[in-house]
Amino acid sequence: MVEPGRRPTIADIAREVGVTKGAVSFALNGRPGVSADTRARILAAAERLGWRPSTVARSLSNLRSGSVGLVVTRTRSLLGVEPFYMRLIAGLERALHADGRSLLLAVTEHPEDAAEIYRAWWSERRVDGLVLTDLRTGDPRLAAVTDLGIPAVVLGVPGPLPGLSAVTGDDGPTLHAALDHLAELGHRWIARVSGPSEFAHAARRHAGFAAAHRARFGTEPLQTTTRYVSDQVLAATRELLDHPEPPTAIVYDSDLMAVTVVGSAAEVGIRVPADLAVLAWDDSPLCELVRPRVTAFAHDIDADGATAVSLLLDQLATGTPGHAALSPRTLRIRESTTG
Amino acid sequence: MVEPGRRPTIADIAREVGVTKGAVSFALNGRPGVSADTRARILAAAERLGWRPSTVARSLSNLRSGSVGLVVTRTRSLLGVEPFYMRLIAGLERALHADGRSLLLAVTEHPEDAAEIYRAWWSERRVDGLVLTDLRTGDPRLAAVTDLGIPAVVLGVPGPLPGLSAVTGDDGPTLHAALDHLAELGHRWIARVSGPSEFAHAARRHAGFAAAHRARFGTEPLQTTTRYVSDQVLAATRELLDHPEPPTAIVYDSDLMAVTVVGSAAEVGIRVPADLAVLAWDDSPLCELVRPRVTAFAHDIDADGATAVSLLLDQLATGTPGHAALSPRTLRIRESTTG
DNA sequence: GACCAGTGATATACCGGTTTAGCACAGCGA
DNA sequence: TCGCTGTGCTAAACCGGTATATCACTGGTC
Repeated sequence: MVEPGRRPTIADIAREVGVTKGAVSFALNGRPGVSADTRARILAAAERLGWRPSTVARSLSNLRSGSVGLVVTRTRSLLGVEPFYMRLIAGLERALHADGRSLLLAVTEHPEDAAEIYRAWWSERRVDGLVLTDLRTGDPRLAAVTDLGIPAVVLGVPGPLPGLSAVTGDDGPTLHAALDHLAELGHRWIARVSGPSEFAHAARRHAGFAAAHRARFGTEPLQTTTRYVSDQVLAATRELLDHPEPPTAIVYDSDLMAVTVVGSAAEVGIRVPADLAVLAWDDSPLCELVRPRVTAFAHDIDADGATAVSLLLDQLATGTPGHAALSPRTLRIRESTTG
Repeated sequence: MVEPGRRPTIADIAREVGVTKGAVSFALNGRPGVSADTRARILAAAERLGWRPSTVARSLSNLRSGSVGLVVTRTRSLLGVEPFYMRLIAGLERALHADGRSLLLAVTEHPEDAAEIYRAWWSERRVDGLVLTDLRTGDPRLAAVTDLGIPAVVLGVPGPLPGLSAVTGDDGPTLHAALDHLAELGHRWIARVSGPSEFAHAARRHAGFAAAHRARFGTEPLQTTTRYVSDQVLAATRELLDHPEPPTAIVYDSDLMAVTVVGSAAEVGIRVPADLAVLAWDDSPLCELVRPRVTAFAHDIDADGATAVSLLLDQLATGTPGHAALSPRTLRIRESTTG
């Protein structure tokens, strides 16, 4: 019998059944080397004692932790509004849980701290792999991960990266679709408010948007860059509207930006969409919270999270990184463009 | 020398310095049993080799995992808007990180699943303790945690619970402050829209609000219960306003509810606050996103998270649960009540 | 009857730490 | 000189699994 309070180990099972730990391990892991009869008795004993494997012990002998790490690198204030991360976390966790793994989470403000956490997690053997997102230009995390050889998957990059798995996506079609939608509504002079240029995706979209606008309308569009903070977004918008030839529509780099502008449009004396059509890059419930509701490009974060996890697990199993595509973005047309 | 790619272990350090693993362990953990000189040489070697303790190995011999678990029990759709959880996670993680621990996270829809995850985590020795929040009435998680004797801290309960640490808070003062604020503005007939009654705090506030309203105005207030979903919140609001004597103000159980109502007030033909003053229980950036901005009771989620963590760590160290108070709620007056 | 292959188990090492028992030796007092 | 105590270290067990080498035994083949 196992004394109460202590949790049963395979040694307890072995004693119960009258075999060795090795035999128990084989039986519980469903591998050959034990007779069907013994296997059944071992499984029964495990069941009866309420045995569960100690992940810690298993990890030590596997040299694998069973966890995947995510460091959310955002200011605390932004985390309070930006729905993206919570949804990504939920998506990742769901996929990991299905594989019996778990998600280790940290929150920092700076990418340098994130790189430091990666180093610590890796050398302390807390994680088997990492999920990276929101890459900055010259992101120190990338160097840390490749230097240490940590298996990792990067979410939302334009193309493959050496040694890393990646969920890639091309912003081109989305940018064209945005301009198509606005052109159909009669817009010919469309500006863009970009997130901080330190974000790699913001920089990419800058070039992509200019190209798409040139192709569609033959002109070089106005673009401005701002932090995600409310007053800066408003200032950036005002700056664009104060232009001698103000744009009739603005594409914002995030749902939060667009929602902020729509929320305070009346105060600034802008009517949306009469004076200004507003379109958001990411969709979220926020877009349905304000009036007019915000037209946005939705994508399936759950699916992207699941894709990332499956690539990472493949890489952990095979040793070679893989690639897959981000879920396509679909335009959710709402009143901030159509009235 | 350590072969490249392999991460150094205390055995490597021991070999370098010419002592045994035991001596290295003593030196690195700053305990007596090694001379100052040997200790210095060991620390230098550890530094030089870039040694970091394997948390897995340490856990196995400690029988402690170094992680604390949180299961977020909310529907996926709600996680996309409700800012509370992301802020709580950030707060908990910050406090845990400061103690060298980490946060293990899972996401489920039902409390029963959460209880099952607790069981699994505990028997697999993945966590040392748990953080519980958003207790339901008759919550199966409570039974699971106490049955298994898992150290845990509960966030947001009215009073101590046997065997568990708790961060407690009394809604009374907040409810009175809400009514005071509205009474000052001339309101005498105030209703409340409650979150689902399965949530223990919703049920408590129901009774508390009725008592406060009776004490303040001598009348029994209208109260209705709804899910957090947008159309149901609107329906609940409409129901209250269709009352023969419609209330002039409504207190909503969450920021999301209040923001939803303010967002779509115009469509329903309500002017806020002229026809209806709106007050939200929780504050969040959402309240500043819509117009008019929503008056709300703010509390310091970061601080509450830190309190919870410190209680839990104390309990892990001493074996006895502790108690502390939630951070006080402060009224953030905005235009949804004052115009 | 000797040889061989396959089966089903045991014994044991191992993962990387922590911890305990024990040992060699120095310093000190009587 | 003997005994005693404390210091500084070694050796080895241990945590709970996994993995490998080995062995006894059975049955089939030539």
